[in-house]
Amino acid sequence: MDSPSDLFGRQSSLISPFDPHITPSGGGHGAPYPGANPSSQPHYPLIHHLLQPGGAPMRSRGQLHLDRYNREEEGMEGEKEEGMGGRLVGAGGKRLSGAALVADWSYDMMRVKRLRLESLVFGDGEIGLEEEEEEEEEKGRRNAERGNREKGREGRRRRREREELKEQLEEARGRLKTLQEKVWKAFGERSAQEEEKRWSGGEQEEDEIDHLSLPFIPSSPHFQGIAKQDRKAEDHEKRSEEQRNVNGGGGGFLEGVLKRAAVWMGCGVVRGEWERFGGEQKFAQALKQELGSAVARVIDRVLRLYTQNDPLPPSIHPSPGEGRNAGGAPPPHPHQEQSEALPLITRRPDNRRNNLLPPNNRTKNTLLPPHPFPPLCQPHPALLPPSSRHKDSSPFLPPSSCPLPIPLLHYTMQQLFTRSLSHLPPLHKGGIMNSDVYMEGNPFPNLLTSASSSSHPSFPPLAVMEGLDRLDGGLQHHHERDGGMRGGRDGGMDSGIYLGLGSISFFWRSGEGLSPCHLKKAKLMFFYARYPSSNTLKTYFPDVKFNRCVTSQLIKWFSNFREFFYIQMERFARQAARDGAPCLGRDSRETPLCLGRDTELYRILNMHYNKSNDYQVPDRFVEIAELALREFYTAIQTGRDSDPCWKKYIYKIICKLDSPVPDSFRLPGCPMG
DNA sequence: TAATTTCCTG
DNA sequence: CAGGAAATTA
Repeated sequence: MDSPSDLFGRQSSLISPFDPHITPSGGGHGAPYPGANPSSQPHYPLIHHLLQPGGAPMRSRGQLHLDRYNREEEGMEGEKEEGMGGRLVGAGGKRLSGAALVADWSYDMMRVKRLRLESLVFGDGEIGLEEEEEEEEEKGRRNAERGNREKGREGRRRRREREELKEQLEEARGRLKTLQEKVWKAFGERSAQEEEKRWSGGEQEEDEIDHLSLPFIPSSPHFQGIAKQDRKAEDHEKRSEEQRNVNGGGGGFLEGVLKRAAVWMGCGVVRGEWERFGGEQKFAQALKQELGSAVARVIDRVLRLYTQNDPLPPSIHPSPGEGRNAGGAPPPHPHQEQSEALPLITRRPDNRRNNLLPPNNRTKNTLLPPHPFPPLCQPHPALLPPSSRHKDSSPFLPPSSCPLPIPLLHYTMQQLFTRSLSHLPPLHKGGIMNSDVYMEGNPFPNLLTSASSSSHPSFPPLAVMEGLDRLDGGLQHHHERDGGMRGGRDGGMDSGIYLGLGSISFFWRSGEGLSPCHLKKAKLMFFYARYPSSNTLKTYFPDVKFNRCVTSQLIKWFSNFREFFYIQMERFARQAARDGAPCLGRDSRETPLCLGRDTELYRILNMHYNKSNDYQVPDRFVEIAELALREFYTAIQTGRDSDPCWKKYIYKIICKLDSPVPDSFRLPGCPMG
């Protein structure tokens, strides 16, 4: 069973750029650069789901895929001559639809993969042939000397295999290139025209980013440009979508995905960066973003279906950062009390890092082994808390290479879900659906139950579950844990749903408690306060209904944070003392044990407390960490660590250094959105 | 005594 | 990160 974390982990490893010439780098135990190994296979994470001929999202286009697939089975040779994009133009010289083009793209991606596989299989087969030949030859000259000649032959054979593989790779690359050109021809021109047209039309809604559709837009100019275009396309689609029947269902959804995916592809090519920045990767990102938004739309549609007598207000499409918007005050929400009383209890394994990108201009630490920095993804500036909206909020962020962080996407979807479901009519226990069957296996526990089924439409689980994968073990486990944790509470609050859509999984549950979002917030709070009192915590988690259990859990979190913090400090202090290199940073000869932001220790801390790296680590925290490090170091050097309670002295110092937590943390939800 | 913190374990 | 035990604090 794939746990959600597995899925995320795998995804991250799947976003490797399809660049056979990628320079090997990093590759520590965490394998932060999945594509670093030149021999590793390229993967296509979400794309792959889409691209499978039978893959769920593409199912409606399965015909097209199957057609191509069969043709491929019939003869590869003709295919080769025809060229990759040969059929991008239809019979009448007419351009194929976006869907067809995307299908072509997917098909070609499959071809590339197949080529690789076949090359491997073929290579094996050839080895077998060669071996047979060798046997025959050997019969004729049993007594002849073999040693050196065989060695030479072996070498030649391997060279030949290598060359063939290389050729096939080149061929695949060429096909990709051809396809990219075709894509450009098909969409780049159109996109450029549309762009021109729209701009001449005087559209100025540049800042009105639809965060629902574009959960996170890296703030680099490159991505902003793409986002802008995508927004425009989306606006257009929205307009036409409104004219269509809302209940159109999956067809519209798929069209939307394909259409915007095409626009994204066009965007990349318009800027001539398709190849320069790794078109496949960008395409993967585009698709992922599209999937996110499309899924959100589908969810909204489904919900609209079941809440027709409780129509969703326009605010159903808020930005993920709602509540921490520019005004700072959470916008009034019709169901504010409800959504606050029913925060997310999404329990997700936390090992969801996606170290995908090598840092830019990463400086080597002389003392410590080179490690990549954590994932460097900036959410849209609007999503950043005021304190992190600096222009250099991500000092080592490569401008144009920022994959969509899966966890962030996940969070976005969670929040969308919470908002959407908060508009559902209240459903209570004891209704027609109240059975252990649903409680056990159905991912829609009590939410599906309704005491007042006559007044509210019951929430048909199967309908919603259609096309949605049920989440497996991991979340179920947490569900049970949560249930245990909430023993003695009002049963009515213990409701929630699990949802999974492909590899994007959701778990939503209403009820008071701490969610991963709260955990994230707590971690960020740790940057300011290492020893927050329970009262402090209560003021900074207004959306949490505190009771003894929740309070102790939150306190326990901070205890764990401290533990981790001090363990790292001690570890690095000991290492520095042992290695006699009291400089953790570069240029720190004059300032021993300087904790620069380019050090491994900083990276570890940042990774732990700011995993998605979307928050600017306060300088004060770095200073305090540095201080703690020095304290540990001197204690170790002076032998004070032989005292059993030597750490307490340090703890006392550190606990006095808490600084006030920014007001942005007083708002409910994650400070990042 | 309750709340909090640390230490240890899984 | 959670749970539990022990130590510490108010």
